[in-house]
Amino acid sequence: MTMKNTENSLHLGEFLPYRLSVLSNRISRAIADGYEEQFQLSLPEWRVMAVLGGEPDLSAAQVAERTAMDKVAVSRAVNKLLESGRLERHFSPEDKRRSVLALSEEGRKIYREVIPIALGYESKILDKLSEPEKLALMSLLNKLEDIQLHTEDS
Amino acid sequence: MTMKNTENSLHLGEFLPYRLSVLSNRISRAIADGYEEQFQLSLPEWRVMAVLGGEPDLSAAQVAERTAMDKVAVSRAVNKLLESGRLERHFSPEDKRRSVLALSEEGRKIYREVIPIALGYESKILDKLSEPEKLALMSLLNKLEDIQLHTEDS
DNA sequence: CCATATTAGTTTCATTCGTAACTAATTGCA
DNA sequence: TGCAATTAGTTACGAATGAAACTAATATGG
Repeated sequence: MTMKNTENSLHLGEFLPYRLSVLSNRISRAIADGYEEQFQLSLPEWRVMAVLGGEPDLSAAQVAERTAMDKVAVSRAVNKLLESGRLERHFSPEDKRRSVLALSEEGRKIYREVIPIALGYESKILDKLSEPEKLALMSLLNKLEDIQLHTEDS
Repeated sequence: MTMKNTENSLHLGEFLPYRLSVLSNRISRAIADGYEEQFQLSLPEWRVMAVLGGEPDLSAAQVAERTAMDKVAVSRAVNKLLESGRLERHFSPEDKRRSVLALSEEGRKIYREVIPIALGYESKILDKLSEPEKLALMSLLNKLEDIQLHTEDS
């Protein structure tokens, strides 16, 4: 009666954060394998390209926002993409600090080639789910993304 | 009539693999913040401890299996844990290559302290979900974990 | 038995990554 | 104006990571 069933141990394989991490790494790795070698493109570089392909003329800070990367990672990815000629950078005339980034012709070409690879993997996953399951997944993701883990008390 | 609605761009924010990655990183980071500084414990070290706390006397290779870490990462984490006196290592008498790892008394003490922190974060998440949503989440994870992204044809 | 192959785990090295410090441009307000 | 505070982006540096080479122990097969 007084026994608590709080088992004082943790089975990693059932631990939600761990499962998410393993799953997400596995998927990212699989997708990256699909373009890294073929296009000499790292994951952060692809993220930058993915954003600019859909919405050109963003600043580095805006790219960072939209990709959830930090500004250093963006800076590095942008510089590599400039070197490889996949990106063009101008600076805003109103504010000479702010960059204005867009894919070059070459960058757009690669973008168009990689998109189907990335979306293909997503489909490979989503196709295994029924329609109600897909809805449930989207709804769960929306909910999980909203959760505040740090109760800011400021 | 002949128009395909295959939009030839990708909105990262709606792209499943990307969402999973952002979500998972955010959660792992939040949890790690809860113990890293306080216990001077890195995420890989904690993963090793978490496994050995529930199932002692594993070899490094077995730890690698159960944590989905690679053997180099395990080796490094094990060595740090040995240095900090949280782990004890013996070698199997039958096979002197194979290590036999277990938490030390000190290690078990920390394990017991960190467990509630880790589980606390998990609860913080799961408590936001209704009972049916939790079931849906578990079922979706089971399904997603089963998906073969690489159709091995060997 | 001995030579070779395999396995457990470690070390090395080159790359990646994150934090903090920094530079340059702009803003704000005294 | 003019000087401190803020903002955009870069650089520097130490720690984390991954792939490949390496060491030591064991298994295998002629």
